[in-house]
Amino acid sequence: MLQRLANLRKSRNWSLQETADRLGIAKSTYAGYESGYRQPSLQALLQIANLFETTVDYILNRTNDKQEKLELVECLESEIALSLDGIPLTKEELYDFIAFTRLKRRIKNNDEE
Amino acid sequence: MLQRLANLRKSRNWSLQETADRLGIAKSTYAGYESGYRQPSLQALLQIANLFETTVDYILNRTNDKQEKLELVECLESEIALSLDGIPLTKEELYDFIAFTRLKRRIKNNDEE
DNA sequence: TATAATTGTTTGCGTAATGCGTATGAAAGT
DNA sequence: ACTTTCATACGCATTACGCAAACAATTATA
Repeated sequence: MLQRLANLRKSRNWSLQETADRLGIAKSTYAGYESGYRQPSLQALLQIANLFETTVDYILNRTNDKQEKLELVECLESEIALSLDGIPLTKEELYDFIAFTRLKRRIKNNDEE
Repeated sequence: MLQRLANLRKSRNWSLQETADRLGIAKSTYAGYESGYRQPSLQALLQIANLFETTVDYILNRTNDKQEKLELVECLESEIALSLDGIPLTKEELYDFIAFTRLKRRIKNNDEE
């Protein structure tokens, strides 16, 4: 399940020791992840994704997309600044769009059934 | 960490029991995930993401800590990726949003004059 | 070549966390 | 009032995590 870890690490020319040090865990612990002997805790998994600057889904082999995406729901909850035509996007504008797109997606899914 | 689970479930009008049944686990087990009392195994996590048709990153509330300002027009032109509910935002969805918001802003400006 | 240093692999063990059944409480339906 | 559904909490057996340490394998340095 975590076969991609070895590639992510080797592409950075890091040893198991160095990777473990960067994660703040024991070498044998991280080695266990790569070998499939053990599974990381969710906390460790998040730190690994941060370290390799990719998504958890990519690490778990759930997608081929390495790119991290900016989640709009997150933008609503926090103060991440989006702008359109140089004008800051209000929460209301974003909220309307989220509702709008969710509705559109639901309709699309229904049509396909 | 798994605060989004309750919303994902409730937006589908599922009970804890029904969700647990769909996942093939005990109700108390799934309830433990939502309450934060327990953490799912990676296998369970993947099944949950599949059930709710979203990403593991979204379920884990993983935030990319880029605090930079993002211009939506640039998102259209480049490959800066947005997502909604853990599902990648298509260019078409983003384009509709831009047109929609521009129109709304124009109407609002006219009203204020 | 010999030797040290670095890297990768595996094991044993103490501890912590999981997952289930079950019990309890709350809310809703008949 | 009574039953049914729903949500939450607890006890406990089992699993498996994370670490240190030992071991093997590769590379570096003299």
